[in-house]
Amino acid sequence: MQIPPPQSEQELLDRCRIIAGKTIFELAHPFNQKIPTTLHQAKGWVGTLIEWHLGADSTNKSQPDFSYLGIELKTLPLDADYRPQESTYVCTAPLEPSLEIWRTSRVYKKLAHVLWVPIEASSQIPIPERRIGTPLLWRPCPKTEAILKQDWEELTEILQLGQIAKLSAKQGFYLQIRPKAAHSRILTSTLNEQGEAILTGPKGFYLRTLLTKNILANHYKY
DNA sequence: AGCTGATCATAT
DNA sequence: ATATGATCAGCT
Repeated sequence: MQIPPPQSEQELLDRCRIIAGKTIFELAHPFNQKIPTTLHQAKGWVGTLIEWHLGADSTNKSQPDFSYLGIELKTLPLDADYRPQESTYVCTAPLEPSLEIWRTSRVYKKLAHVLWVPIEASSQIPIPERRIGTPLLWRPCPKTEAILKQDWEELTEILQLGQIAKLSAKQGFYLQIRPKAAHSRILTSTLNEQGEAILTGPKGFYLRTLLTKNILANHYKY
């Protein structure tokens, strides 16, 4: 079973309407997928399943999931109160010298246009019974972008100055930097503040749930 | 209970 | 090792 990429935003939204309200059980069936009992060893499984249903074409590529539309797909795990329960991985953080500015950055490119797909993720709900919410096509408003830009510039400056030792996940209002690797023994080379080669774990940009909670609150008013 | 640091699978 | 897809789990 293969689904071609959507040719318009409307076609993408039409497909979203089809999966909204369905369970993981219903979505796994047409792809003959065995549903994992836990996501412990299948952390990206649900996201991949949604990609298949919506026709994402850039799986395993450094491009938006829907390359023709320039739209990035992100699942949004919801807790029992239907609020985001996990942060959202964006992309790797550059430990090498970079000429990026905000608008040319990988973070901006990823976040410029996102399809958020809310999914029930409370551990109280067995995986097959978890339901898909109504997906939301989103662009950062000017106020939100300004905050992301400031976060990105502060964090990027620290990295570019080689001050990785003073970097922690506590920095950043919406955007933060955390480890991103299979495990903590994986090391990559970078330069410290004195320009000396040192080893450090790979890092990634993540969105705090504060942002995704705000996005949902602003779009699903009652 | 929320957050930070650590970790899991797969493809290239 | 790096990219994709993310969640786990110990500590505060």
